[in-house]
Amino acid sequence: MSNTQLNEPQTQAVRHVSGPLLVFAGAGSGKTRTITYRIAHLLANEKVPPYRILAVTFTNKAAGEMRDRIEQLVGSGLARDLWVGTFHSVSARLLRRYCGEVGLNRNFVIYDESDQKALMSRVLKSKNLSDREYPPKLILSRIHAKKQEGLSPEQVERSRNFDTTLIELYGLYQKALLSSNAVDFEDLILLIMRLSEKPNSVAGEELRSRFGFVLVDEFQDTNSTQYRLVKALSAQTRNLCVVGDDDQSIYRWRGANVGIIRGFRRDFPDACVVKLEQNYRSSANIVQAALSIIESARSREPKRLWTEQALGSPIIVRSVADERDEAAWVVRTVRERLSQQVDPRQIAVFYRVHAQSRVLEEAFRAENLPYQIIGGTRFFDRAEIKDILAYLRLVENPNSEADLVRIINVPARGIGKKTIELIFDEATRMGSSAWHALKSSTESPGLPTAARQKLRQFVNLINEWRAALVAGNTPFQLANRIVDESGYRKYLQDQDSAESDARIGNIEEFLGSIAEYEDDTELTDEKSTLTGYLERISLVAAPDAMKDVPKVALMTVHAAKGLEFDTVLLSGMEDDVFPYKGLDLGESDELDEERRLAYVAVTRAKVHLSIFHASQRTLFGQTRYLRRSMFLDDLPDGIVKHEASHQSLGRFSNDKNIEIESARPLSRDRWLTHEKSAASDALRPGERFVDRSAFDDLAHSEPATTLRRGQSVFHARFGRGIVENIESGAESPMVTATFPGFGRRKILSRYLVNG
DNA sequence: TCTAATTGCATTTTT
DNA sequence: TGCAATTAGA
Repeated sequence: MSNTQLNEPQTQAVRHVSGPLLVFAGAGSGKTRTITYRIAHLLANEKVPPYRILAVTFTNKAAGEMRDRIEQLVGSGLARDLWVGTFHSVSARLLRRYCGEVGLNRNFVIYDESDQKALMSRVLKSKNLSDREYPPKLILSRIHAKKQEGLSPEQVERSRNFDTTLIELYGLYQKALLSSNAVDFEDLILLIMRLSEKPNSVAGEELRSRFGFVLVDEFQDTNSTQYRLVKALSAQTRNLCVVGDDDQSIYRWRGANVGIIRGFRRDFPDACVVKLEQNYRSSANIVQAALSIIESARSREPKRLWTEQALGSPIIVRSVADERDEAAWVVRTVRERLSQQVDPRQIAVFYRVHAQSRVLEEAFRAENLPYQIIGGTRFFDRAEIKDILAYLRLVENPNSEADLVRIINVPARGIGKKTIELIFDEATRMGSSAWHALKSSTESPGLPTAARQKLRQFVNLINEWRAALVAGNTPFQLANRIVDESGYRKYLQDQDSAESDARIGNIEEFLGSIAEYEDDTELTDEKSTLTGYLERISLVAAPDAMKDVPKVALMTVHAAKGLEFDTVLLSGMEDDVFPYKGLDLGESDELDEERRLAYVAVTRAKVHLSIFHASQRTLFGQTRYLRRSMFLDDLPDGIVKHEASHQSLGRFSNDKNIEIESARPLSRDRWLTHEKSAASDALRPGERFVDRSAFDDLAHSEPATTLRRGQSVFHARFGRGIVENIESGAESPMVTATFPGFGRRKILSRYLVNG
């Protein structure tokens, strides 16, 4: 393997073999290249067996990219046995192996926020605490903070916002998780960390000696528990390599602690420290802009990004009237870049908060520019998907309380509130799982016969599916049975509304994704198991990232980390928006983090950077006058071109007539996922329009057909109808229309065509 | 049990 | 402003 493609410090990081290594990798400094070359070097030149190397990332995307690129260097044979994954997936994999040590069963399930909330609500009920006084979300966030510090309920000390009740709740919550045979995201790491640190234990020894080399990416984002984990896992050889950039630490609010990367040398005084400071991504002007912003930070590791690239075009700072004016200018700038032959997928629009996206989105739609929104609600967060998933998880692990409480009466099967309460209270009292209490309740004389009957039916239902699972039903077969036999499909069909139609569609899509999983696993190695599938979707966000479609990306700055674009349009650069208000800006740590966020935004741009600030903005229903962001004051005059638009550009059309052309779903994940299914689903005529959104058609896009009252439309099921009313809906405009023979119906406009 | 109405709430969200 | 989540009502 030749290292000629690496610069001096990169080579140093690659060649370093034993002992701790700390790499400060500036934005655009070839970090991924360095990491992958380093691993390739260990494999090929140092002959380290692949299974002895562990590389940890924070996102699945980063893990996937890393594995792919290593594979390109050393071939799939060696790469396959590497341990490459996120903190969570690696921990989950280890925890399946050592679950017995912590009282879990092999088929434990992983609880997401809503599961956690459901469980906490149950805990509160059992303690007769009102969730008004103790909001589950707040309590959980406080508990998670402690878990991220590695503290058990016993270790937590009483403090102002962690009183005795909270400590008790933390303990009860953990107990409830255990009896549910479930873990939350924090547990995955915490439990393995504890095992790895455990002296004189078989598991501990095994874990500490399992890996010869440990590598951590985005090290600035680690929390205390994660740090302790990788320290323990590399304890035997001390070959711990951490790579990160404290200037890009933007997840403090999630427990990330910049102090860890900054203090690494204190913990490992013999660490070799390498700084990658040459930027290969951006023009010199952009690098300068980024530097001038970050250098005002109160505290940071000293380093200086530099580049050999030309100055490039100046940073455009455009002053606009308000958010609509801003959107109009954003769109105009995008058009300009497109006309200069810039690929739309090389253009991105950033904002500080999601709430800013709506106006931008409207402008893109009105102008018929192809765009995609990154982030937002996820497919698997939809209620109907979560319901089916809860059934599946219950089949896998009937002890799961959060799942049981979710679907015991969904669809309604006459199991009333009081019955449910009784069962769960009984479980708490007995210290047993809810499933156990449910089973004994079918015999309980304390319940009316009718109730017992219903409960028994429910138990039988679950048991039948469990038998089917044991008999070898695949996840897909099982899910199909559940959708039908639980009565869920019928329940939705009976509702017969626009929403329920959409839900059925989502479920079909969900079933499709299970089939896809089965095909995937078949192609690779293992057989597809329900455990595997559930773990995968617990730890992988479905539309994990940007689709590689020719569309302009709209996203929060947080979502932009790790990406790069030819052209970046940064919107809402005003004080109180960015840096965000409501932060205690006297707290220099918080302001520093906002500053780093701005640094991340700027360093995403390769060639062209436009920054927008409005003098007036309506956000959360409040209109306010705003000053341009203090961060803009840091930009030196020489690299900036200020543009003020005193007469505003005018507004994009906001006609009450909704254009069918733009009536495609607004919601982010729909947008991301429905292309795939559109072709195969004849029941969705509206989706025919999807093709037209392709960038190729931009130049000659056809005039939009409009939807207005009194107009005739066609629906696949109801046939021809007349539009009576149009309202904006969450997904796409909601149309009320009368269909002869079917009466008045509310339909999402994407299910309609002009007729 | 389902719907409508009301209330309260709103950074960022890798898993 | 826009929504989701709870609550009241039929």
